[in-house]
Amino acid sequence: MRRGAPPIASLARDWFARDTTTVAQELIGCTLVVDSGTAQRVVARIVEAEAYLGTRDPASHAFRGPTPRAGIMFRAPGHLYVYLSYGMHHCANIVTEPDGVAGAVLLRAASVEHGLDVVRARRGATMAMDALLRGPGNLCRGLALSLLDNGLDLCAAESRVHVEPRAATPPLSVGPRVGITVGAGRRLRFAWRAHPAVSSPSPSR
DNA sequence: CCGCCGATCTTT
DNA sequence: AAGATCGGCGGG
Repeated sequence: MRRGAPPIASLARDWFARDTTTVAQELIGCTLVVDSGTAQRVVARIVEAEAYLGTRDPASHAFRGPTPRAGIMFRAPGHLYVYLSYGMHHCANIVTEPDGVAGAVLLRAASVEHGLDVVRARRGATMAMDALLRGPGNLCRGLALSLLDNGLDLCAAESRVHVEPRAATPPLSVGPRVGITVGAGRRLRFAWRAHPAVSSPSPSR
């Protein structure tokens, strides 16, 4: 952690050990803090997320049980589940529900609050600020999250990734999840209403 | 603005 | 063979 950095008021494990849909909604507006080695810290506001409901959700990686890849979704809440998408992009989830019950929230977009220079170095110096962490693959690239971070405990003090609670409840929009064929129809995508960093298509209500 | 397509590799 | 993606390209 960076010297002189403010203390982290991380969300407790019990906060994540709840209904996945609830956690997904309440993560909107929360703050993601990612430390990367040489005194580099990025702080970003979560503006879009999706709920994946484990064994009762055919779109979830946990639908077929605790496979090697998705097994972490069955274990302790408050951990990071990172996987490789389409062979080239990383996607980051936060594990939810009590230990033994599968669930996770996919982080789909965030808005940079601090560390803009660091994120631009990873994503491109000329990229529009609102696009830097827009989309799950772009979010991981901008925050330097990779398979190396799979299994990180967000509730542990020594972790390089933390989530801090939101100060106020932002206006929400809801819509169907993006990029899936099975299990579509369910409205498990949540976003900060009209926030410019939310990915397209824009969720409706 | 929209739709299509290829890249690239893990999982099924 | 499909997939919790992305950026580029061509057409309207």
